[in-house]
Amino acid sequence: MSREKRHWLMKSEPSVFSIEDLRRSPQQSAGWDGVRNYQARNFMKSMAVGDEVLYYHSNADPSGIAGLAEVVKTAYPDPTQFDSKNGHYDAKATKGKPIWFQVDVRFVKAFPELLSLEDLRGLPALKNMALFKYSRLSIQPVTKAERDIILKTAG
DNA sequence: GCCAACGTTGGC
DNA sequence: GCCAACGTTGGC
Repeated sequence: MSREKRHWLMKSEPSVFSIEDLRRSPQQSAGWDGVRNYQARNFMKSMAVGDEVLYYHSNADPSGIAGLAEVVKTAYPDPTQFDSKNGHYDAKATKGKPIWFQVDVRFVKAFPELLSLEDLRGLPALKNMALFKYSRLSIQPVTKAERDIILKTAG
């Protein structure tokens, strides 16, 4: 009972956690913690193991898609919401009623060269990408067609 | 570092 | 339920 693999774009500031940080992590995987936006959280909750993730470096020089990852664990409570010493602490969350969730992702590959935001804007087939319309949304779905163009262009 | 866009909070 | 104030994201 498996569904078609879905494609997502997930943003991370490379100065905080880059695709190379993910590559160097144990089992080359890590929990995607710190998401504090309901729409982004809901997208994470709909992810399945095996879904593909376009790893986007935001607030970078330049920003753009750095490579690929995959979902290896479906959504579970983000532990940082319970930790009062953590910057992502949320006093309204309890273990019984968690508010924020994360998935685990594993490194798949880094592109030979980053596909910059400028590159992406230059591809007519991508003109309707959520990335441009909802530019502040840190997790968003990507269509199969968009994903195929991106992988082909990235080489 | 600036600031536009936009999500969240809280007073009323 | 409105909306002003405030906080965050993220490109530049």
